[in-house]
Amino acid sequence: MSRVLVVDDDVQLLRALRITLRAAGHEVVTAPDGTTALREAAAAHPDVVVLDLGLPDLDGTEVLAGLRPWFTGPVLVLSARADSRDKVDALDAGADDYVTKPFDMDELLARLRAVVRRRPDTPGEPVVVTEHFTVDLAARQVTVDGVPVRLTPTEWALLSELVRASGRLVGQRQLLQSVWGPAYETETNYLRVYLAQLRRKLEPDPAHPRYLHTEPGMGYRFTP
Amino acid sequence: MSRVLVVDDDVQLLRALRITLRAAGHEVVTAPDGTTALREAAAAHPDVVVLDLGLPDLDGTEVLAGLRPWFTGPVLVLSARADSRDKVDALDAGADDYVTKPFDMDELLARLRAVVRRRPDTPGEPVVVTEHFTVDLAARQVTVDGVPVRLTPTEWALLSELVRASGRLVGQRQLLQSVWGPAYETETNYLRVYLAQLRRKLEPDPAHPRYLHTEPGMGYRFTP
DNA sequence: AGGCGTCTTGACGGGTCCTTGACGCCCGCC
DNA sequence: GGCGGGCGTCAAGGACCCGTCAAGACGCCT
Repeated sequence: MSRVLVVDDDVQLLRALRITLRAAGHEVVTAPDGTTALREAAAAHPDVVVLDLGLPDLDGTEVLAGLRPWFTGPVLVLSARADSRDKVDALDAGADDYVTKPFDMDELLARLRAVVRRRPDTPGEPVVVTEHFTVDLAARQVTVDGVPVRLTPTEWALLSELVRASGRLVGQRQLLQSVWGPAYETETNYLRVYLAQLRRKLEPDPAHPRYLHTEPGMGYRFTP
Repeated sequence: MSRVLVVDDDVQLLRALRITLRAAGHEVVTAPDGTTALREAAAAHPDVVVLDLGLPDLDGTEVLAGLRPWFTGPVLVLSARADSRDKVDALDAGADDYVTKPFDMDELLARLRAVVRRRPDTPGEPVVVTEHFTVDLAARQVTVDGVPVRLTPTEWALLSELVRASGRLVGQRQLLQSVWGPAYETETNYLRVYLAQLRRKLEPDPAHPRYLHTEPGMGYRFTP
């Protein structure tokens, strides 16, 4: 699911966290102290850091300060100290959440989920660019030679389905099902009509498609 | 700094929160129960919601569920229940943080800062300028050719939703949900009526919109 | 209570989009 | 060489959606 760097000097807890996080589908990297934590963070490029404040070498806030200038992902702080002053300091130092030991494992996982959830920071590239046109999935806009082109809802549904599978072949049954619904699996007519419309709007030479290819008997393929 | 919607039925606490948040530089909107909370959230467009789970009318998780489909900002949950099961449920329902009562006010503020920090929702300029009119999201003001224009609350909610998504297409369902609430998803009539009003007030030639474009069957798009 | 502005609701005309059928072409197969 | 299936193209009908207008309902302020 995502790569987690766990920083803690308690070997017992580290073991437990590693097992639990693995079971939850995460990739786990561990560090027993602050210096290795900083090194591992730079080397392993984790998506999220779970950081204990009580470390043998460095103070936890120092680790946080060393992390924050370049690490943009969420940091979840663990600490035995329940004083709200400590919480405020850690949160203002850049922590995204603060959990006091002892903690419930399910709660930690939930907080981890919450903190990771709002981080689709690099959700791949939501815009596909070719030599002749661009498709912006997020903005729902297509431009050909820089000028916006209007697509009808069906045209858009079909195109986005193909673009999302960029390079891969999409079976006609799958296309029909996802655009028109399960009851239209056999209406291959629709595909021919709408593929033609898309080609007319997007392809430089609609008669000889360069991007929207037909695989006879199987389906269609968008090649960037 | 940012607009906070505080939902709590405890008048005492509400007062305290309002004062503290104001002092911290926030704009505060309050709601004493779930239904007004949902209405206020749609009307006031808060940047962040502080939500007590113990409400007189609706269950807090219901409010959360009503909020989440369209409200993208952070939600900080307050609760008297410290059971980690409740925390997990709330966090997985879309809450960004969970604070148990009684809580330290400084800690709440710090958690609020942490949770807001993550949201570069309207990065930089909260004012959109076109050749014919300007929209100031923060000041809630629209000027056409330099003269201020009065917008009704609904008109403003609709316009700000479109302007916030500047360039991106906003589905009619999403618009209806965020302006009128989840129960109005099918009332596409409203969109037609209010889009016409906005065009009449903003567009140089309302019959041929230059900024507020219609994408038939899908939604509307504001293009600067 | 009255008046005003705002929101809701309904109806209508015009335009767009989806559906559907027919036709010709190309290819592989008999 | 003839044949059939799959594909591309075109056009027309009808359903759906949008813009527009106006009247009624509602809440708020005076």
